[in-house]
Amino acid sequence: MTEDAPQAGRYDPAAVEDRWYRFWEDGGYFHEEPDAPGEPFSIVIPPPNVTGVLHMGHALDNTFQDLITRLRRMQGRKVLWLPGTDHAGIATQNVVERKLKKEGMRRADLGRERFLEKVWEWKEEHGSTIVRQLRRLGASCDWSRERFTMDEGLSRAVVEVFCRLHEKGLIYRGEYLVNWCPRCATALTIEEAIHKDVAGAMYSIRYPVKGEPGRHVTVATTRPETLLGDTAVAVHPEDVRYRDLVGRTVVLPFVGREIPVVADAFVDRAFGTGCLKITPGHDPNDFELGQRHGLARVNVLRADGTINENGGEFQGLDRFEARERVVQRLQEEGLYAGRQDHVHPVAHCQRCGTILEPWLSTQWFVRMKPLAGPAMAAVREGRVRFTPERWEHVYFQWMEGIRDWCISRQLWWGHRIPAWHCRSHGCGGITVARSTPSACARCGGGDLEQDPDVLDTWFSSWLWPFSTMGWPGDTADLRTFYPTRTLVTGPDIIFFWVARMIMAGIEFTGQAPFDTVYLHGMVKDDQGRIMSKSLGNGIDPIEMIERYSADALRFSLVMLTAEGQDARLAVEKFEMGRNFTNKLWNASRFVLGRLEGCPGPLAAPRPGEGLLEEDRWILSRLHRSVALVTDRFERYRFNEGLHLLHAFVWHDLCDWYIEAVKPRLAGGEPGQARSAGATLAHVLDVALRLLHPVTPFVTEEVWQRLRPYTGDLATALIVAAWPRSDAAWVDDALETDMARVQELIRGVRNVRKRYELAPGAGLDLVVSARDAAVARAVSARAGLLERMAGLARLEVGTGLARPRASAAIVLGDAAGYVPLAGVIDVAAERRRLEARAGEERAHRDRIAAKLAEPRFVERAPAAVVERERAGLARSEEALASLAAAIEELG
RNA sequence: GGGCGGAUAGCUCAGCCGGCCAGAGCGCCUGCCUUACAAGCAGGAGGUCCCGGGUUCGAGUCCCGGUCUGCCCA
Repeated sequence: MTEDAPQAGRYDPAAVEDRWYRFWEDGGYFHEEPDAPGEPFSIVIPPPNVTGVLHMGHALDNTFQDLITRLRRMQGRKVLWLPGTDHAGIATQNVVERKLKKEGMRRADLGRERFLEKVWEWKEEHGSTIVRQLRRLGASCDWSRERFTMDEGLSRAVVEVFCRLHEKGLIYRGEYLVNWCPRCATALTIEEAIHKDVAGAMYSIRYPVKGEPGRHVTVATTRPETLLGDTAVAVHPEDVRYRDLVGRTVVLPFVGREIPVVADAFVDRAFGTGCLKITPGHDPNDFELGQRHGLARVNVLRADGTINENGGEFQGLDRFEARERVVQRLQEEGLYAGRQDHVHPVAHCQRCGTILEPWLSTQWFVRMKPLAGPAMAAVREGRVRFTPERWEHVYFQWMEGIRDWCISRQLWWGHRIPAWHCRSHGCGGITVARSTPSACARCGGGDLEQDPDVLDTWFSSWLWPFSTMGWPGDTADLRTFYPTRTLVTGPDIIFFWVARMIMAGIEFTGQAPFDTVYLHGMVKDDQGRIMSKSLGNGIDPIEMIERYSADALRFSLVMLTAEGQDARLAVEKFEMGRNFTNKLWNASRFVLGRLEGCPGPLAAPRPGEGLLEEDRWILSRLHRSVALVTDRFERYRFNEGLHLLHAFVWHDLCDWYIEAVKPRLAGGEPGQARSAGATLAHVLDVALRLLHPVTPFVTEEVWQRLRPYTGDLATALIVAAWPRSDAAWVDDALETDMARVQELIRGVRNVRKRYELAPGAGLDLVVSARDAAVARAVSARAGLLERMAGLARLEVGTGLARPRASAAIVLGDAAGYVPLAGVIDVAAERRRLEARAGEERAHRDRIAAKLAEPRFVERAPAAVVERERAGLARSEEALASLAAAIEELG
């Protein structure tokens, strides 16, 4: 490798990542035609907001999607990962409005059309930020199919769906209490209302009873200002304290309205005074109670949160000013009965954090119950599976209590509701149509005006898996790639998105839109708090890419996130990925350096073709890893799979195999050098394939350099074949033999360290094996043992005596002795051996006790009993060796 | 109030169907710039698997009851 980074030995990702991404994208590797061969495998991206910038949650979500996508592509599937963005009604409108504000304008100044032009301009200019950032992450999306929820095609799907639901009678319009954001000036769904505990107060207020001067009822409320809209006071029907009041009237302060006292079992007698003020226009419970009792609804707020004309002397005040002012005036009137501190949940706007108001207004709704039934059945019957499974409960719980969906938003940016109001006098007809109607459906009049509202952004997102593929048209993409297979997202949008997509998929296409929902954890900071802009505790993934590389970011995220568990991150965590990619880079440099000048492609190693023990060992480890890693990845246990890969590459390959073959490559016998080279090339090639879904860039870079030696016909790793595990290579006995030698090497190194002998000092080692087979297995690896343990002399046999004044390495079926005449500290060595013997005895006794228990031998599976017996034998031998060693110390 | 997670080494966390003396990364201690890699190599220390019961031949793992902690829903 000649063009290494300035500092040899350091991987320089910046030079590599952009280049390979362009290569893949320009080379069409992310794109598949519907009629291409192979079984389809498709994923749709959870579309990020156009206003968005990539945060760590996106990085995690898209890393998993890319991992799955690349895995399936290598497995020969016809893969589509469909990307795109979401128009994000409120968020985007807010962004553009803020920009206008800086220019001294409001959207009303521009008018609807010009404002929308501005939003589109903004979108064209800034909307691609996150899309560019996804490329930097390495996302192998098919950008030629990129979609936006406001595209013409998707908009057609939205209109079609609205009309179909309307035709089925599932859409209605009416006056209801909605969650209203006074700042955004729009209705929201209950899911967009975030409940947070707020330190407030419980105020007690006296209402004079009509016709009984001096008598009052006392009500308690956290919101005194709403008394302006009270239309009743309620008590529990069995509450003896107030029985005589039911049916009487009380007089509302300030407004003077006379309101009835009603009896309703909803009232909690034990709470407060047991008298409840009823404000059907401003409280959801009161709204329902009002319906039961036929109470009037009085709205006292304007859309901006100030008191309206129904508020009498308080008209024009902001709702919070009005609260203080009402309390003050109650005191003056002698109707105030005190306050107590009270912490209670208050709904806030998901987008802007403003405290929401339950507010009476006319909105459009979708009846959800009829859609929920089949969607629940799909999950119940296993046609859609959640991973981890526990989220199914959350899904069912929400679906069972599903409420009608308020889909209208008082915004300009979004899909305009395809409904037209008749302006003919007295008609009031509403015409819902796929295209602008020429006549009112009720009166035939031609004076129509389209409803000013737009649809909830999720009303387009819930169609995403099929609207992006051309629905309602009948397209090749739809026929090939729908339904998709796996949906990867966070559990926070099960309600908003996942459940609604399942409902829409079944309702409009007859099929659930995916068969698996993989829900990963949420990204937290090092103190376990969700990363958020307001806390300022976010870690910018792009910054991590710049500092450590996209591969490092991806590697660390996958490594740290167990299935469905939240990930606690800190900047230093990404060093893990950086270190690993660097290790892989350096191992590759070594391999490529040794292959240099090697003629032609090297055939992959075949059994029996001049392979040495160590070659067969690494191949056994390799094939074992292929099977395990494939299994873990396919079962969404990504971190387990990656841990296995990490251990294989770092420990088996780098620490042992590469070290083992160095002398062969450095100038050994040519045939042996060649077999070592071929094995190295093959093992590295397979490891790169396995790692590619996680760290696509560094693996592609190395693989391309390795290709001349492996002779692979694929043009790029991204489309190279996923490895297959061949069980014929997996050899347990061989691995056991190797493990024994590794133990001996570690043992000798440990002796060297304990006696502070020079690293280079050659030591003698006598290995006394249990039997001839074990002795042969050690002898077969004598070279490795001598070199890696730094031995001057090695003697292997059975029943060999322990040399005088030597340190002992006690294994189950062999013992190693390192003579240390003149160096050994007999007392220290005895202490060490006795401690070791103590542990070994405890272990032996545990097993012996178990085996002495007849019920264990009877009831435990034979394999377990057998394992215990073998363990006992090993332990007994070790104890005997230890006893002998101690004895011989004198 | 209901539901769901989590509690295992100094830190962050793995540990699937119960079965070999409980693991990883980071950090810590010791020694090494050994020609792929100091972002590294080699050796090492470090654990009441939250507590209390139970089931089982056998429990970090299953069941019951607590404690602490986080999230979702009302």
